[in-house]
Amino acid sequence: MSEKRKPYPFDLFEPKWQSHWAENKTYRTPGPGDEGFDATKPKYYILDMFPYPSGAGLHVGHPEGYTATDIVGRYKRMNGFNVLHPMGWDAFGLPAEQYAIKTGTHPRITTEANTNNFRRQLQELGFGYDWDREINTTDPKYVRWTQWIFLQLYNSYFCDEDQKAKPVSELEAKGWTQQQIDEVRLAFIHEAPVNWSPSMGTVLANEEVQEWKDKGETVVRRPLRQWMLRITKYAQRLIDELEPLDWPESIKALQRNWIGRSEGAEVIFDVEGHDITVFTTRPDTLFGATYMVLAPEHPLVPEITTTDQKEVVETYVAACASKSDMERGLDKEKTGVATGASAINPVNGEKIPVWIADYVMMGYGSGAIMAVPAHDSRDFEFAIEFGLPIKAVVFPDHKWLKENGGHLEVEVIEDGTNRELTWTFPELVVQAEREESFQKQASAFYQDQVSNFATAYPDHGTAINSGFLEGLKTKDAKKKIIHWLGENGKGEKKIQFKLRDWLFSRQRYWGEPFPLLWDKETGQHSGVPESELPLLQPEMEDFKPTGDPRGPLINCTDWINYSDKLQRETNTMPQWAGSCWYYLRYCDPNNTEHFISPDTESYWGNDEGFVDFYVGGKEHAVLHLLYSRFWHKVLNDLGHLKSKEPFKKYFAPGLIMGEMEFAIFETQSGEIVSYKDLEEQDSRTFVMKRTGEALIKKVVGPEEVEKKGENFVLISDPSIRVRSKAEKMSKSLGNVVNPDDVVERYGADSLRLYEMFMGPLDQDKPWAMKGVEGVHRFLAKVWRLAFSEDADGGWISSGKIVAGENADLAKTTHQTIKRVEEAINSLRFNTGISAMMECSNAYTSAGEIPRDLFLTFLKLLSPFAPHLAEEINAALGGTELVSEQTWPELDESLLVESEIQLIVQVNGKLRARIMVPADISKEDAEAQALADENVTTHTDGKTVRKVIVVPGKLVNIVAN
RNA sequence: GCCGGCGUGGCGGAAUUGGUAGACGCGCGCGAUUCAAAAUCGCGUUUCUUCGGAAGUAUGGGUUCGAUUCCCAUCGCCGGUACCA
Repeated sequence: MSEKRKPYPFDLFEPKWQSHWAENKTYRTPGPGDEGFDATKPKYYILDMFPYPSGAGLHVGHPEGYTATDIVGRYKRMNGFNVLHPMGWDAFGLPAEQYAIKTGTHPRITTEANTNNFRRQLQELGFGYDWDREINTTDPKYVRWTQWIFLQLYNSYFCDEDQKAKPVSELEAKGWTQQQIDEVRLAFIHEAPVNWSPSMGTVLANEEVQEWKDKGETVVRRPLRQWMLRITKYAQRLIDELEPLDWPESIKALQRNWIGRSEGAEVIFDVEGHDITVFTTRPDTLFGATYMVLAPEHPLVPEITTTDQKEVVETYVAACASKSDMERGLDKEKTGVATGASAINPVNGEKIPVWIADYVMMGYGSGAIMAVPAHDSRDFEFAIEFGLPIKAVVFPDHKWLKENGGHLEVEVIEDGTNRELTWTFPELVVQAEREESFQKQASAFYQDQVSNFATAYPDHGTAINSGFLEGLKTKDAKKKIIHWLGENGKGEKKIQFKLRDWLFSRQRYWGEPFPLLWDKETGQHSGVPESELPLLQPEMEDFKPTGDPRGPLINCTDWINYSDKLQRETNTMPQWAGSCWYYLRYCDPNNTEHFISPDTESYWGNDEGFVDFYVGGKEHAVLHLLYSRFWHKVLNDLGHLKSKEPFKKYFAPGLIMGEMEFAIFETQSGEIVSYKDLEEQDSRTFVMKRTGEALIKKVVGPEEVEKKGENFVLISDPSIRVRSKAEKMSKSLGNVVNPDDVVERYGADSLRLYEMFMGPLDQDKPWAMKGVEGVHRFLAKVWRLAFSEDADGGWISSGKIVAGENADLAKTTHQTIKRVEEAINSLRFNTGISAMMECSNAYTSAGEIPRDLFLTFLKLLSPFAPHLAEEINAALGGTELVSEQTWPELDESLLVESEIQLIVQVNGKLRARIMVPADISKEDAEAQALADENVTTHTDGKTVRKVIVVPGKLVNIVAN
């Protein structure tokens, strides 16, 4: 193959510099206690989410965030910071084990091969990582501390009074029994319905179910004894302490949403002699509770069910048990059966029927609700379905009534058929506007006539039909009823969270074994001595799921039998365990005494949040980022860490989508039409919007574009899309871009620069190979400023870099310093690259470039395209690496203009641009503007009413 | 449904205390160079236009001398989440 000549020899110098940096440990960052550590420098800890080293290798999505942090890291380094910028491997995980099951290759072997490939790929992109700090979650030296941290959790409980974790030894000292202590540990055994995957032979966290189902695995509900972590105790703190962090608001919202805090009340109902507690966010609607619903799994269901209903209830419960939460969610049709029991509404003594229905979940609140069909859409639907009474107790607010024109649509059910009625009550609306105390009339009006709304009215309003709450606004009614409940021992204020405890055990081989022992006689569990850590998996050849919910390790009899009396726990930890704390270990990766030493912790961490800047995908917004925060807080509570939060600042890069494809069409009649002129009928047929002429669609790849279709010709005009929507990159769509290919064709600098130039970092954006060529051309232009081609095709000095000065170029260069700095500081790298492009265009036009300015420019370029910057710098006689030089200082005086352009508007429309001295007075500016020819043509015959002068910017003349 | 985000040329996107809309790049057109092509360089490129201008940042209003930017409403797209009581 005749290799096309490269526009600049990146293929030669990029590997050269990579080796140079590696051999000289250019990016090594000494920490406290290390040789060469300079404690006087400020520090900056910038972190990428470490990858799972999959067999597929690096995806173009990886270098997006990694380049961003690399640029910021290099910039900080050049500004005198000790920059900690490490990389490592989140190397436990299911794919390696699934692969082992299939092929018999030990996961350790697969993992090592994959890690080596990832490391090579990252090094070929020129990232300035300190590879001496590389960590791997599967490394026994790392596993040791993951297990150690687990033991901290195991040996702690959450003190509600102080809202923090404390050692269980404090409880022992108080004389608590082992059993009592086990009930409060942060790591505890719990038997509950879990997501069991028969195809993988393991349980999954709620958060993981969808991901694996999408990958084709099966997941069912099944009760099992599992290790859980008591993250729910931290729910409030996880919300509160999120607030001051410098995270994108959207990510904070995602976490808050996930934790799902609701304020309300618990109300106790008497059901056939049993107290049943319900949680409600609307205790003010208690008078409107017309029935009660229990989750089918509610423990009291068998006890309260009447003999008449026993059979239907049992059938229904059994049917629900076979369905997963997911299936229940998908089934929107309301189902349920009556238990035959009734509950007594504590507020008015009314007897209401008790039903069971799968729209009530056992996992949230108490698994029981009071149903207020008039004001809750789900209860409403259920009541309609089963003909239960609906009683309105909240009168809609004024706004709602007004917006509905004084009409309130209601629906009455008679003989099982629905009939729509509309009642008007203009007099009520008028009254509502005039008087505060219209509620009485409303109440009187509704008492007899309104039994059913057309829909539930779930918003706030005024209490009606509500005894002592009558006439109160919802907010006040809530307060009053909560007070009443408390006084009467019928309930209290309650804050409820959606967050569930974290299911922490997995039935896998390739994970950290739990460092726990079980007493074979008593069944009591205990931790292994710390001195025995790390506790590694035994060597095994067969990892197949056995169907035994205790996991594959159960087959290793030698390993599980710790002693005559004690047996090992056979579960392993989920992949999250290692990633929960890895950011700490980078600070002190080889410490054998501590997971992180207090010295390194103090130096590299911040009190407000340990890591200065964390960058990684928002798909981890509610999993990894929440789990890490939880572990960090526990370690902080127990005195092992000073900071309360792991990540002070966090940023999530957008997704890189697949490339879009383009074509325009020529119809049989010879007309050229674009995709926009076409309407898609189905996946194969287009219709011309204008004429209705049908075309058969053919999705084309770039090479096919010029081939003829059946009914039309495709012409290569990339301006019109065929694959008009950006889609996620995926194997099945065949739109995956391999970074290795891009590096091969355009070089690492081009890939880095392109990913930063694509658009705002946090936005999803489609890949475009033409765009890579664009930045590649820019880099080639920079190269040709310094080098020319000789007759033999070799590169020689261009002679354009000269001694001397050039005021215009100095100004341009310093403007570029400013713009690049601003771009890096605000993470808007695309604008910084634009600035450098403009600067290099100015250099090209000038022909000759003063050496000092060009060297300055190289410094600006170096965080983005470090190889090219080093190569040119060295060629120009630079003895010091650009990476190790200091960032250029901005000379503001060069930016000052003596003459500026003023914009002159007449009635807000641009009419003239005039050059004036920069320090022109307002009066002079006004006079000059009014005198301008282009202005007078628009002001002639009009009276100038007003003139606005914005110094240095514009003059706006208002005339009519 | 609820929560969050986003709507600017043929395309990716600039314009962050309200002040020149379309920087930079892609694509496209024309020209230079070349036997020719590639590469490179130069010029042009929002739309309409009676060549004077006019319109224009999803749509409709509002505030302002002036709005892509602020406010209200509507429409559309994307992400998260969902019988969470």
